[in-house]
Amino acid sequence: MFLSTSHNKIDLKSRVSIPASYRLFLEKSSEPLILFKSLQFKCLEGTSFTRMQRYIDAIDEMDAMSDDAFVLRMMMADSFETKFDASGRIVIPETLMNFAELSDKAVFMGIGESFYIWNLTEYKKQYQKSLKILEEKGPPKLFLKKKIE
Amino acid sequence: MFLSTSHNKIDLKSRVSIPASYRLFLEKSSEPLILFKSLQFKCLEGTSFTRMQRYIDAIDEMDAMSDDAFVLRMMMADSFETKFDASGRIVIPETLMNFAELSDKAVFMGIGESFYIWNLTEYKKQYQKSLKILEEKGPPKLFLKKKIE
DNA sequence: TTGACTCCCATGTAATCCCATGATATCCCT
DNA sequence: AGGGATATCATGGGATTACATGGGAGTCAA
Repeated sequence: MFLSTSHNKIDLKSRVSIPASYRLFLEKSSEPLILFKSLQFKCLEGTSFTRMQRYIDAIDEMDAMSDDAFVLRMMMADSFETKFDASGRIVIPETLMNFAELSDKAVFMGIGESFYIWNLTEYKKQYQKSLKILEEKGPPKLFLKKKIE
Repeated sequence: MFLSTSHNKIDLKSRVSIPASYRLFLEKSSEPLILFKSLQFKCLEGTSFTRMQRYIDAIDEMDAMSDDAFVLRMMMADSFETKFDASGRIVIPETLMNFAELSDKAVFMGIGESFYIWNLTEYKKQYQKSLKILEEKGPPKLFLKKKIE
C-alpha cells in the first residue's frame, strides 16, 4: 500500500524520486505506475496499472453518452504510464507539472490504493484545512468494520 | 492500453505520427490499427482490429432491419485499416480528414481501449465541457468508490 | 505522362540511459 | 551497545537513443 508522506526534489528535467516504499509496492506486483490529474484537487494522483484498468473496464459498462463516462474518458486522456529509471525516478509530463503547479518540490502523500503529489504551498493549505475541520467538527466517524444487517 | 494526450502535426501528405506509446501497445499485441468516424463526436476513433471486431459483432446481434443497425453499418463502412511507415506514421484517408475537419494539427486522446483524434478547436471545446461537468456534478460515483468489485 | 501513394533517408529536439556522489539508514561483528 | 563497514536512497549531469517531422526518389495505375 501507499502510506506515509515525503518531500522530494524535482530537478530541471522534471525528474523525481518516487519514495522507495511506494516503488517497492509497485515492484512487488510488477505494475507500472500511472499518473493522472486529480479530479478533486489541484494535485496529481498516482496509482497502479490494474487499478486504472478497472476504471477503463467500467467505462465500457456504462452508458457511453453519460456525463460520467465523458469525465472518465477525459481522465484517461490525462493519464500517463511512467517508467522508472535505474535509480527509481520518473519524469513528470509537462501537462501534469502545469496542472499541479509543480516546480522544484513535490510532496508525496500516500492514501492507500493511490497517492497524491502536491506542490508545497497547496499541500500546506490542504493540511491546514484538514486541521481546521478536525477542530470545528471533531474527529470523523470512522467505521472499520461494516455493520452486519 | 491507450492513455495520455499528445498534439502531433499533420503534414501536407496527410501523414501523422501515431504517439509512440500507442504504437507500442498495438505492436505488443501485433494488431493493425483501425480508424473510423466516431459515432458520438466530430472526431476519429482509432482502435485495435479485435476491438473493431467486437463492434461489428454487436451490430450483428441487433435487429438487422432497425435504424440503429443501419446507421452503425454506414459508419463502419468508413473504417480503414492503416499501415505504419518506417517511422510510425499513418496516412489519414481523405474522407476521415473531412469528417473530423482536420487540417494541420491532430490531438490524440487515449481513452483506454481506443483513442480519439480531434482537431484542436473541437478538442478544446470537449475539454472545457468535461471541466464544466466536473464542476457542476463532481467526480463520477465510480471514482469516489475506492474499490470496484 | 501525370498524379497519388509508398518507401527511404535526413535532422533537430526531447526523452532515456548510464555513471557518479553524498547522505542516511542498516547491518554486523566484537 | 558501540562503531565501523555496507547497503539503500535521493540527487546531479553527460552521453546516447528515440521520436516526430521534413523531403525526395521510386512505383503503380489511370
